[in-house]
Amino acid sequence: MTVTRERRKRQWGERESLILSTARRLIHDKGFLSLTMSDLATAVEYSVGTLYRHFETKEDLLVALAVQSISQRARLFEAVRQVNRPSRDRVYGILIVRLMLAEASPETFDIERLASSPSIWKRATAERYQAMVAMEQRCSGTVIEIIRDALAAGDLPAGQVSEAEIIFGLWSITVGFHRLVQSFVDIQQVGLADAITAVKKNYCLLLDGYGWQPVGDWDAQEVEDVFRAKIDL
Amino acid sequence: MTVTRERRKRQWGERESLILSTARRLIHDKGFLSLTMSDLATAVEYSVGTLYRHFETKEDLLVALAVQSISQRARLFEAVRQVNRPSRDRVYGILIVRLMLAEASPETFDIERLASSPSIWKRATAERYQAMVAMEQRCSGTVIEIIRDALAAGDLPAGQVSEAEIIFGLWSITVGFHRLVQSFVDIQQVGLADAITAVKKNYCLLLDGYGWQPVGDWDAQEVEDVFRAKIDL
DNA sequence: ATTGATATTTGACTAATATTCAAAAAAGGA
DNA sequence: TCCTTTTTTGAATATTAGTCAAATATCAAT
Repeated sequence: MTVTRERRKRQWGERESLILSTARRLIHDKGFLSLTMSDLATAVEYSVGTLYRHFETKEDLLVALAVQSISQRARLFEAVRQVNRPSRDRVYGILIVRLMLAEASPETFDIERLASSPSIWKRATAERYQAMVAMEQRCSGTVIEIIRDALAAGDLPAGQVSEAEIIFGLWSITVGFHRLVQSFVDIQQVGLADAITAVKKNYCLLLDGYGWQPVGDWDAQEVEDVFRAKIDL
Repeated sequence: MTVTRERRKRQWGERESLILSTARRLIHDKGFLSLTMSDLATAVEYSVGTLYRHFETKEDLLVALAVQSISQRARLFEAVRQVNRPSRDRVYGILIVRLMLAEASPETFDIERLASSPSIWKRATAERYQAMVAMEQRCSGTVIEIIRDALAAGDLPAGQVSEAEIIFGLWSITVGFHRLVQSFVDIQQVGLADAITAVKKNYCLLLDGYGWQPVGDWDAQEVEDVFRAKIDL
């Protein structure tokens, strides 16, 4: 009865995780477009029908994968915010975490890019879409908190640039990086290492532009080392 | 013979334009995913078989649409570069042109975003893919020329930030804008007007960060008005 | 104008794959 | 052991990209 229901629920969750991680692996190997539901069914050793009890459509599955990645990111962003360091170090930590995630799971690029398109949302369930939006907001919310920490600490001059504008600028730089990596590296002249240097430099220039202290003698590399050591994916 | 061949070639081109503009309209109305080749065939009043004589796959058609948009952009970028104005005004003109294009043809967002994915390239013909890369390079090449104009005129300090890094930073801001507009406007809290303000402000902050003169008294709005008047889509 | 050759167009057909749902199997409870 | 309820299954359906043999149109030569 109750015991049974608990076990059932747990097993349901385990199976959902199995499906998601298997899908992630298949996408990593072959790309999202060549993932077929029946291949996935074979890989997890369940029937297609069972997959469709977890996910109403293939797009729904995609959004579920995005929710997983974004919530991992949200968790890490929160960890970054908690680190006992000046606010400028912590916003930079946000970038470092993004770079670490990009290194660790490149297939996330594809998944999130695809999942950020209205034609996908339309075919996903409302709950899952809302979960994704909520997770995104948890991420941007955490960055906003860091901005407020900075304002409170006097690291950031008030009134010059709005919170939303800062969020947009920093986020754009990373989106640009994702797109650059996914589209152009090893196809055009630019290499991955160059792209990483460029993203860091532009990010710092924006921080300087916002007047985010300390502007002058501040060692990006040292801060990066600190966060790489502290944050564990 | 020759006369005939000329006419044939012209008609072939006209039909290709018809197919592309019709596809663009259908995508604008319903999105790329719900564009079917047979709907398109009906709309242009030719058979599916004929469509497939112009475009080997649906992805090839998509890339062809991207080539159209990117080459329009390349043309406008070149026009901006030729305007008789200080270099800083002209890089800013690049942003203004992008905003104008975004206002005029929002469906281009979808098209270019989709077209910038390797899984699409794999299914397009090599020639069309190369045409797309070439057009992108014409765009970035023009911006690089403006950067060199700036270096030559002493508007930009040499050696601080590399050409590639500047290109990346400015381009990221606009990619971020595209993505924001397409995904989140009218779904999340931020409005289109706010997004436009944010993109302009961050773009200018980067220019300032690169040390692009004149940094101090420089009126973005006035420059925008000039380019909006001069440049005709 | 007629003809035969060549080029183009057509749309019914094939293939791939997401999604459904009736039947079968398993689990639960008496 | 048997009946009920829940879950799983995978063959069947639906959609749509892409093909190709047959039909149609074009053209140069007579």
